[in-house]
Amino acid sequence: MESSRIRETFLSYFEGLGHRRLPSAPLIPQDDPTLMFTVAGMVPLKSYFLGLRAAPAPRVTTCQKCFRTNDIEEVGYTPRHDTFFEMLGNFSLGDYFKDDAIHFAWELLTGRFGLPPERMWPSIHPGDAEAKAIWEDIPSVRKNQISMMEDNFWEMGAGLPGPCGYDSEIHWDLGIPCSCGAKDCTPACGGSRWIELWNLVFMQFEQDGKGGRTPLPRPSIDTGMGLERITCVLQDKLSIFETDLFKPIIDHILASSTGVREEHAEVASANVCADHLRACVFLISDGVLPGNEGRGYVLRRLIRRAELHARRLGVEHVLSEGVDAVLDVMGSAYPDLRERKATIGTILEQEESHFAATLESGTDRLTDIFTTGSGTVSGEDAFKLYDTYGFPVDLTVEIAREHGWTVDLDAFQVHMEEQRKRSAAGRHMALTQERPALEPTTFVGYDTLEVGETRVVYLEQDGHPATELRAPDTGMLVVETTPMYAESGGQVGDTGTVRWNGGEGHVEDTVHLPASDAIGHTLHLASGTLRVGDSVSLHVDQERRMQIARHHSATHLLHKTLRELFGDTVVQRGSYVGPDYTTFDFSFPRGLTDEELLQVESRMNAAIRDNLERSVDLLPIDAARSTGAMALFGEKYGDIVRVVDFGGWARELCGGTHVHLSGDIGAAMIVNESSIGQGIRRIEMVVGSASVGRWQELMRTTHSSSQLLRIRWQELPDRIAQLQDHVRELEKLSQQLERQRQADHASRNSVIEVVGSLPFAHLMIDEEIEMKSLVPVVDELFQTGAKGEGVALVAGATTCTVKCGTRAREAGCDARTLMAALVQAGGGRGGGKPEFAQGSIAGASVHKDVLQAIRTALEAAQGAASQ
RNA sequence: GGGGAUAUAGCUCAGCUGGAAGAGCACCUGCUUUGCAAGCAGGGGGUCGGCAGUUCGAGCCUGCCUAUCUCCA
Repeated sequence: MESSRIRETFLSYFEGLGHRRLPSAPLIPQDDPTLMFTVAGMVPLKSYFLGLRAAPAPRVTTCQKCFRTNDIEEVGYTPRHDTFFEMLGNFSLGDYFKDDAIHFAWELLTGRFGLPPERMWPSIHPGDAEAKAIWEDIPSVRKNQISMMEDNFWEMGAGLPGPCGYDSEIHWDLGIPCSCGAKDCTPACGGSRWIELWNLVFMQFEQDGKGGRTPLPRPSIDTGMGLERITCVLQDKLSIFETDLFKPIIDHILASSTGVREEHAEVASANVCADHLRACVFLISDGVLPGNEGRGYVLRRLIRRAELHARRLGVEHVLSEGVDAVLDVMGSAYPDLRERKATIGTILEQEESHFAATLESGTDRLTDIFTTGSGTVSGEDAFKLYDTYGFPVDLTVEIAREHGWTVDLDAFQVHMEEQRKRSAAGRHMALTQERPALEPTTFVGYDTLEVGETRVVYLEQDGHPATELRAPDTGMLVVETTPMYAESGGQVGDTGTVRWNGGEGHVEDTVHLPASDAIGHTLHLASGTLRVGDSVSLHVDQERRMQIARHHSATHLLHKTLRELFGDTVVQRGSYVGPDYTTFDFSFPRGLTDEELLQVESRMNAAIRDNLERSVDLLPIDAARSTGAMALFGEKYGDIVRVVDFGGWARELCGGTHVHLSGDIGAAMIVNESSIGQGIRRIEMVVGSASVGRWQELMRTTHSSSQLLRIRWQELPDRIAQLQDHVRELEKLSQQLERQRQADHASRNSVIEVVGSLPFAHLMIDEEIEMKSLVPVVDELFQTGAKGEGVALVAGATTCTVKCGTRAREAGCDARTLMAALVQAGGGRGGGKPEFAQGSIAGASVHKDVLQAIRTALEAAQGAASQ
């Protein structure tokens, strides 16, 4: 049976049993900040299980994309480990329980899939008599087929508070000799003979985290069967990599090989590449981008691992060239992949070349190490290459071997271990939420900017629930219905006013509260007291909201314009939309030229003048995509999405607020274009009243500049260039004159005497002179007065320099010791090199003392040297 | 979240124990040439990532930021 049919059979089987089929949620958990990725089928349903949200149906079935890297080292080398997988599941949200769950599963496996009962071995927790009885009642299950396993217990996290319960697994008997060696072995031995096929979780207790458990009022069911594993069983293979989910991808990879470098690694490496390739395609499609922290870093590492394995196979660009192969297998089940194909390919390509650059610079560093000639790359060097420059150890070893060198891998491991310890020391857990479950807030702000009367459902102060807020407190307000837009999709939250009987306050920000559909207002009370249950009215700051809407609509037009001019390589990477300006980040390999920016600006303003009418459609997500709307990354897979359209030209999925006609935007001005990271550019733009302010400012400056120069503003650039030239000439002249003046000064006021056998030239200037100007003077004096061999001293009021010639140094003088004597007499500090020293003195009044001190020091130095 | 590294001219990078900011490429001017990275001479261009501190003096030392790279979790 083909994998696509297996997927469909599962889902329609449970649909037939009254389950609502939900689409797979993205790999990025939408409102669970504790999780990096969707690691299990139930993750998107977690808030339903926890009762934070009303469930869409009591019975649900999904085929959920999942991703985890816990066993990444095993992937490719074992028959069943993978990072990206699809989890088939049926869920009861307080509806049916153990009895149905077990029977549904058994019936599907033995009936629809026609698998022989004698090869499927259930396991249960020893304490779960209920499940034991249910299994024993099924005629096709032999009693000795049921095994007891202590670890058939499920909880959200070890010992964490929350729902928990026993679970029951169904294991497939491969019928091959078990690695444990025993003839009568059971799934409990965990040997290679068994595949964990399906896990049925019975959520029946609530644990408090201190060891206590109470029964849940409405027990639930959460089951999961990996599509890869059931496919493996149904296609009678020993490894998931042999199934139709992986085989075509692996074949494609091997076909593009130019010669396998390491024979024995061939199979495993091809498996790794295929697995990682699938994962990368899905991660990128769900909005993860390669980066150096969090999810982005996981993706980057995945890409690099794949590239390294591809090297062994002699395959280049294994990822960007392999996207099509993944689409052939998965495209029909996940149509959105096809839509993002070009983007996915581009991102993988960029990352591949980025990695190539890393490898190249690492190779250079390694080559430097070889010049030391010790024959062994130390563990420290190997670690530094890896830790700091990202150069894989495997490659260090390989290249070293080619040079006939070895690598101290033991020492390397020691360093790695230290690194792990350091990281573990700095780790701590996220704090827990004490906010109660909140009903979704109704948002009416698309159509109105005021709500005349609504009820306060929740208040919070300093992060704790409160029953009332008193002026001048600031706290969090949640109401039943609000016109205020909560920060989302780059658009900032609204501000506004809240009024009630006996008081009013100002809303400073509006946000979505995590893990709920409630909207929170940051409220600063100006007067009165506000209590839970009070009736209030809310008014959005109108002009501010209008400006935000103008900027948001302008951002859509900009996005469309960029794609029109530069094609699909332009992909939105983020944006900020506020009242004063908007920024739009997008992937693009280079900076835009001034001409291109003007072109973009012109095209945008033309679209604004076309006065395109805005329309909003509420559509199911698939329908929205099929109309060609630009789907951004990371949007929620709700049933219905908003499509914002300007005149049929720029269509985007968007939850933000917009103007009615593009003409409402006013004029758009691109203010700046810059790089914000590898392959990402940012355009900053102002529209509406912000652009008016901007050009008025520009006009004012231009006007006053041209008035200052008494020329027409068009002549400004030429005139400024002319002035710059002029200033430059004058500066040169002035420098020349200054040098001349000082030379004159020096020749008139400098004194040349002979101390011991050395010429000693000095010039004491009463003015304040900065060190920089002193230096050329002392140079000059040294050459002329001290004949380039004696000692020269030049001092300003607080600065001084001493220069010591070769003959002087041979005679025992050192600019540093002279300076030391000088500063001691002159009340300052200083130092330098033997031939040249600089320092400070207290003022012109100490010049006499300083001179005397130097003479003494000069004599002493010569005396000491001659003895 | 915790480490390591980097940030100097438009680009690629030097810069020693703290003591007058450099090279190559690119650019401009002139000359010489006009066959594949042309040559010669001259020239312009720098808040040494930002902010504090230590010091007579900081590109260099210390602390805190920011950005990028990288490893661990």
